[in-house]
Amino acid sequence: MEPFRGQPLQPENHTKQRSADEDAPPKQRVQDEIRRDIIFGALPPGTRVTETALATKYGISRVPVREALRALEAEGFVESKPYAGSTVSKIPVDDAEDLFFVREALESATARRAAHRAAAQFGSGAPSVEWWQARKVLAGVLDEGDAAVAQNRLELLPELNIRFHLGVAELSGSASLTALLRQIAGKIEWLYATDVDNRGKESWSEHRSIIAAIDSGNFADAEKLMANHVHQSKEGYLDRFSAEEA
Amino acid sequence: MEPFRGQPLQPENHTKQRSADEDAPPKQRVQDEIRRDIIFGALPPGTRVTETALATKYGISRVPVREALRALEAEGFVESKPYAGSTVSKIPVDDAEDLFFVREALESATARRAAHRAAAQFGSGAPSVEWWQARKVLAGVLDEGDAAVAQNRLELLPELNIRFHLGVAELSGSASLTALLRQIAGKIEWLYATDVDNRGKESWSEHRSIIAAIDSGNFADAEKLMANHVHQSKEGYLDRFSAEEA
DNA sequence: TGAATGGTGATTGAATACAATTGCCGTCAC
DNA sequence: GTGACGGCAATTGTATTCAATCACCATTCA
Repeated sequence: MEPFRGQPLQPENHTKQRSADEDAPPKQRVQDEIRRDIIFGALPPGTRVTETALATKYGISRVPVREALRALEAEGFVESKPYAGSTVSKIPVDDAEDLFFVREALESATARRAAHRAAAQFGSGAPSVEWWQARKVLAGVLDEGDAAVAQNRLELLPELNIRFHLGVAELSGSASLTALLRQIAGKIEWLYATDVDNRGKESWSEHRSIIAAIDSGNFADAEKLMANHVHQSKEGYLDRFSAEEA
Repeated sequence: MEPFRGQPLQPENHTKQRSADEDAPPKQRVQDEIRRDIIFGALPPGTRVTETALATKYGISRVPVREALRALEAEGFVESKPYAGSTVSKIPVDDAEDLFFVREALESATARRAAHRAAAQFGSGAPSVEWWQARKVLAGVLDEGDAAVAQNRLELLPELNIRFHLGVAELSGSASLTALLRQIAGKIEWLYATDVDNRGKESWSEHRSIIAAIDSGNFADAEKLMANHVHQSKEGYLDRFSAEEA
């Protein structure tokens, strides 16, 4: 359910943000690790993943491994058959177009709502605590991403990208939209990781303008900018993929 | 992951379609049972569900119960905190509007795609086996639903409704859309169950025209009809809910 | 009197042990 | 030579047991 541990509400410990989370619960640890391996290609699609192998690899029992695999199955990263084991899912290039379509619809609505909510926050006296916290986290993500771009560490962008978009969802205040976006966030990151060298920098630069529109309560612009942002990602990905075919 | 057992590919055994699935794997059994209890109100939101209680209730061990709870958590029916247990989620009336919004976007695209695919099936010689099977299942669902309406057994409609819409998704041939729709299908059914007495009959009658548009390959109509269908559901639900408030 | 603190029961998290199912491989009959 | 049948190994599904954590409540001290 929760793709990313770390404390999004306490932005003070930015240093060890993503260094394997030594002390996290075993189940969460293996789940994150396996997902990471899948997203970044260490576990190619079709790979057979057995519980015992993972259990011995991480030095834990099979039970937490099972739960991790089940969670990953719900996220769409692995597929399981009863008594037959689990395999890494086929990378969703075939229905990437669908994924982007849904994402465009989801995120446009999210951005619009976030802008509305931002206007309401500032309109009626002081902003709520939760809104302010979410906004603060988002600011941190933006800074981190800019730093990553400046240092040319593009491998950090996939996760930051997800955190940005989930942050906007938080800002929208809609639990439903956040949950749905979180559902497809994993696969988005999967696609993004294969395309980050191509459009990563340009894509990231668009984020600030989206936030600016949201902050100013300009919901029409926010919706439009977000739609365009996702649309560009889609085009870029599809172009790259069809080019790769040839 | 798979909310509905039963053999959707073998429409011959319609009789015991949903009579608790005696011989199903325990995990699946409790998962379906708990979800059902939540949807139909036997387990009201906020209810605390402990693993031991469920284990003794169903006469099995805690492990399958755990997995069932985790799966239901992924579906959004229960919420869990580490070492603190699980509780039934608040019924998503607050973000019902979001849910319907996303659903409208998803299902419009699904219907459009299904119509496109139907035209392609008939255009190029014989339809594929899988398409034909999916279409056949859908026909069965439509008949079952009509029978349920005729016999005034409206309690059967929530599940049939989900099976109809998932059937259309299957017809669209997009695994991505199907998976996403399946994700929100549970909550949709949850809402639907509270509104079935109000709009169940009328809603069901609209299904045939949608299928007709899909069959004839009229993708514009299919999309429009589906969008309208979902929109009507939304309006009906929101009206009823706001009326209930007063 | 109020708040901090320690203990205790309940509940989940994880590990180990056992049962059930599957797929494969060798063998054998035809 | 080819097909089917039977046994075996590998793997998952389930049960049982133990450890870690948390919430609640009584107690105690300022």
